[in-house]
Amino acid sequence: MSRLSFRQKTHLVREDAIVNTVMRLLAEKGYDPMTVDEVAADVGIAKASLYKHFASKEALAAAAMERALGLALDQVQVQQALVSASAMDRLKAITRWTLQTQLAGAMPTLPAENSSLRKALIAHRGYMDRLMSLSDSLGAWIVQAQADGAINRLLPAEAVLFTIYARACDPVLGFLKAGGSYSDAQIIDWVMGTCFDGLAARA
Amino acid sequence: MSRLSFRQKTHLVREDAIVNTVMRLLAEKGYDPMTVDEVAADVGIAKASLYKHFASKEALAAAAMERALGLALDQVQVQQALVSASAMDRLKAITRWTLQTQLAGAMPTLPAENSSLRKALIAHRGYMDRLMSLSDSLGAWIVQAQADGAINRLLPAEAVLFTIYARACDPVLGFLKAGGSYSDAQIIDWVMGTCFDGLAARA
DNA sequence: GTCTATAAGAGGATAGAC
DNA sequence: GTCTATCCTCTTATAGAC
Repeated sequence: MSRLSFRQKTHLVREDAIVNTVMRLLAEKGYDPMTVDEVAADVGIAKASLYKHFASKEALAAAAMERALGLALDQVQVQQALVSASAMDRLKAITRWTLQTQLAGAMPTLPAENSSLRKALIAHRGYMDRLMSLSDSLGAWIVQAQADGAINRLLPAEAVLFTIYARACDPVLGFLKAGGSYSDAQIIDWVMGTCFDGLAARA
Repeated sequence: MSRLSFRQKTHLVREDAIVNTVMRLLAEKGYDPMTVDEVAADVGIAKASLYKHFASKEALAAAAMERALGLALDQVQVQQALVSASAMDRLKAITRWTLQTQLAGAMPTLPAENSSLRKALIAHRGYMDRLMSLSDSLGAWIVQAQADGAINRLLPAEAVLFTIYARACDPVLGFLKAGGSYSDAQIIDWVMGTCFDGLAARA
């Protein structure tokens, strides 16, 4: 790792730029509407050059999703390091980070059941490994938070996990932002509130 | 309206079949992946015939979305007729209907900010009128439910409305269904719970 | 209005020179 | 590895006969 030729370094830097562009475009438009021409133009290289780095559009998207999960795992590490934080604190922190990232336009939309990407991602080991790792960490926190009495014990941990995952593509953020009347911080607080405390008034 | 020729009736019946097919395919695959060839094959007519009924793929989708909103407005009427129901009862009933419809595979996904459909729908009067009407009805219930102390008064009515709208495309339903371990009724109860009461345990 | 056949164009992927 | 130019498939949309 430590000894890379100039050529190897520029290669990595370019791939990094490509993946960042794909992450942003996936967040903006989604997989199907994003075109490879667009990616190439945005990065500033020819389309054929793109295909020297990634074998297909699916591989491109998989790399972007893999990086997005990597960023989420980084946040998990940050939370693990906070020894005084409760499981609930950690879950809320991760959820908040997810909302912030989506609102910043940097969260590629997770693949729904119907997406053409889904099967490609399932076949992509780097993506699946990170997804499993993330689910394991969050799952453990959820079980702990339920044991602590912080999260509703009647909900299966799976349902809680999916509900938190779904915040990564929650359209409510975009709707409220489009209205233009609210600050990002305000929007995030409201969505955090509805996620953890619901719409109903608390007693 | 009462005097229609045989020809006119078959025309309407056919258009009805087309729109129903589009609603289902939109729910299954979304707008971009759905092809006009597919729609024609499913209805059982030639593609060129489809274009005699609808001028474009966008018009096709707009008609389907318009019908979906019409079905939602029908539910609003049903709730309005229940004189003893509270505003909160009505909101929950509509939300539950939305979840059931989505789980049944009959709810075309609402257009996100980024969708290629969005501008076409905004230009489609029938769609926009119904959307306004629906938002007005739900908005009035939300304000009433807040006055009743049933819904959190700190949330803008707009945020509550969007949160309920978002249940029409909530991926959590599909995720839990894909697991295969839970009944539809169970899944809907959990999502209703997280929507109105949140993930956190109630005191 | 329905069909077959085809135009027109977008977009993913590749050939081959440098 | 990068480029230009091109291929090829898929998809929207239409022409024209019946």
